[in-house]
Amino acid sequence: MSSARASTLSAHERLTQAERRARSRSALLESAARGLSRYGYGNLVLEEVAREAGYTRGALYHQFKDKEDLALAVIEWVNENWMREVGKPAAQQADPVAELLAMARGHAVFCGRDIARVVMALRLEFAGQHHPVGRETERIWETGVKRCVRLINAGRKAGSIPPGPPARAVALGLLGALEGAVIALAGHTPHDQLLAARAVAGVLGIASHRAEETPHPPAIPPPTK
Amino acid sequence: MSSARASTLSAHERLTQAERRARSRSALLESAARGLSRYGYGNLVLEEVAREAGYTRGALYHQFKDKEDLALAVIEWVNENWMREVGKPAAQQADPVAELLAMARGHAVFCGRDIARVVMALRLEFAGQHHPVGRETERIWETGVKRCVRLINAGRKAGSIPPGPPARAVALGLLGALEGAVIALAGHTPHDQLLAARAVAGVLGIASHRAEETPHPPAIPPPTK
DNA sequence: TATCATACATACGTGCATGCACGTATTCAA
DNA sequence: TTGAATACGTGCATGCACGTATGTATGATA
Repeated sequence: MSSARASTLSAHERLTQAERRARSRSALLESAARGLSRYGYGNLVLEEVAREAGYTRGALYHQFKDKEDLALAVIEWVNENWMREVGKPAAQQADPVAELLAMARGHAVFCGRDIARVVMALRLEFAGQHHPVGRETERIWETGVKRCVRLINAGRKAGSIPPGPPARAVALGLLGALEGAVIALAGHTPHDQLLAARAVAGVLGIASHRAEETPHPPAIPPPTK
Repeated sequence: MSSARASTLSAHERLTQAERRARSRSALLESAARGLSRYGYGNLVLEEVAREAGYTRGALYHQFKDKEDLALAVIEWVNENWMREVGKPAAQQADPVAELLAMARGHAVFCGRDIARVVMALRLEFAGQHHPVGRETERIWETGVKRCVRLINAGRKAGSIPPGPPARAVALGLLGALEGAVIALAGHTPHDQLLAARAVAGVLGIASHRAEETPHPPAIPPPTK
């Protein structure tokens, strides 16, 4: 009887401990990502995070040391997804300009889900602070800036990007414009892709028609579920 | 003796009540603007706001009903300054494209002071909320969007802006890219002006060389002191 | 089946920021 | 000069959210 009960009950699918833990962790991470994206760190209420994931704060504090630890985990999680879905595909483009434009379009697609403004929101919230969360977002941001600087220098050497302000300033403007445009255009698919590419092309100072070509990224579904 | 004391003492300059009130209010508003720009609404601590202005929370609660009232006053204050220093000068340009580019450059100059990210920060913090502060920032943002839509339509009719996505989508992307670029480039003068103009030109889909011309806005000093 | 470990829920204490009541100092009005 | 009004400082109460301690249920181990 007890064996029959265990096999027929669809509610508890007889999960292993590790599976159970991983499932809870994923649900909490995704909920926290949405929350951070919407409310930022300070306004994020852990009670709501847990509730929206179907748990209580107890589960949350069992998986994460504290609020800060949770936020850091979310940042890492979002960054990994971004790298897989946007960063790596874009890196396969032939020339620097194509890679930067692919980044723009890919970022627009990536931000279609609402877990996107996390970095922007946290970067704004912790700008000039000495908080671990701020340092981590700053580190990720700096990685992106460095990548853009390399691509801009390469493009200028190749002649596909005209000279202009220092590469770092251009890179900052490029990423800032990209994030701002994508956030403002949240939900306005499919125009967000084109307009993000246009903004990037504009900051680079290249002819805008290169942004009009539409090499739709294959929209990789997030494997982390 | 008492008359001599009143004339020589530079500390209390024998202000009238209205002057006293206005001076305190200005100091508190400016301090609150910096705070909102840095920390956002939720993380803003009124004790710090008052202290940085040289007062205590008592003075603050005497001038403003509550935290919300203070934030609304700051938003109105910043918006008025923006209109005077950026919006009106830009409106004197001949064609729509020139006006949009002037807005971009003017906004970059305006954001040189650190009271600039207020709108962006609050818009992010209250996006999708039903909070009075959120509604007010949304209203101001919408005003800017509407203005851009008009200019884009006019430019398209005149042939200076090529056809493309719906004017509203372009306007959203334009303002988003502008704010994002300027925030990311905070402190990188004078390149911020050029890059902001480039981002705007790019989103519009116009030749970027129009952004390179440098009609430096005359840098109006804020008369509200 | 008995025991332990792990996942999760519940209850409590604590710190902090807001808002308000009240006290003090400065200006205006007679 | 004196009393009222206004500008501002100070102390207290409340609420909210975090972190932790404790209790309970489910999966692992023998």
